[in-house]
Amino acid sequence: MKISTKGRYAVRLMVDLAQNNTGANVSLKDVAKRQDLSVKYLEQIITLLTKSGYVISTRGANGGYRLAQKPENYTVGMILRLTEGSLAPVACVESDVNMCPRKDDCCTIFVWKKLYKAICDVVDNITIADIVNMGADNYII
Amino acid sequence: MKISTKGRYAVRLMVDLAQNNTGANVSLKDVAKRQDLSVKYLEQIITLLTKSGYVISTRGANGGYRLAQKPENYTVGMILRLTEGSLAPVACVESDVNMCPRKDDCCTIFVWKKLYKAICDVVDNITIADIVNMGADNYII
DNA sequence: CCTATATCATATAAGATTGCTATGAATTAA
DNA sequence: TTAATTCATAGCAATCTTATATGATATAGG
Repeated sequence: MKISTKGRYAVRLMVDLAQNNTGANVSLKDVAKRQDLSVKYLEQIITLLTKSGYVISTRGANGGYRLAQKPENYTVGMILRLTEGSLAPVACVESDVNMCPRKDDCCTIFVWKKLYKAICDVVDNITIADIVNMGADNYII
Repeated sequence: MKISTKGRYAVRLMVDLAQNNTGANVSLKDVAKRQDLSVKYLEQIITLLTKSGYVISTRGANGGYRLAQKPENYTVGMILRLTEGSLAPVACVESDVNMCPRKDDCCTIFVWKKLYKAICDVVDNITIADIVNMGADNYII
């Protein structure tokens, strides 16, 4: 039940792009320095974000990245699904693709469905803008 | 964000013991047959449950397992924490053991804390008895 | 005492995933 | 032309997952 570094770094990456948006491109080198992460690993992660159109890239000198849309348009859920894959705690609670033969008389599936819903309710209702606006010491749980 | 087979089988195992409690011992062979799982794998899983005192074992012929307490005393959370380890989606949201150096000015930690709380709220409020009482076709999400 | 039936204790292992690092090509501003 | 970037792949050690395998130990019943 862990979120991998890939997913977590992707969120931090998006937040960093939002925080450092001055209209100019933001280079991964700068992000990596600020976030204390490897440029090379971030390159792999941002590839997913650019290919999905969440981030716009510009090559060459003075190149870099920008958010394609406003921070409030990106939920944590969108980013995690992209990087982590499905957020379902077990495969059988989603598409019929991974249809389990025991599904019909499985008495535990409602547990996983409820868990899945709870997870989605959280990540689909927090945006990058929420994170940016949330100061480090005044958050409420 | 997946729950492994170990955790899922552990829950099914506990439910099976609850459902088939006649006062007599329940052998893993029977559980394995009903749940369509390997006896050997179940042995490993139930070891965790017996060592924690959730299940009482009896060796030898006519031996087997019984729940130590009533099904309503076991939550899904208890079982998953035992088999999966911590349910925290990221290490930094729990004990100070895995203290992250960025923790104090980390603006994403509230996301993971909220997610962690949501997960716990679900798994700590469903008991084995709830699962047993929940028919396969009349559950409500 | 013998045997069948259980649990208990370890060891092994293939395959997948994680969390990176490495190499180098392609693009572009200055 | 050069320096700064992104882009595209490959590689790899470590760990985790999901079991299977072997055999020891305990016990009820005959």
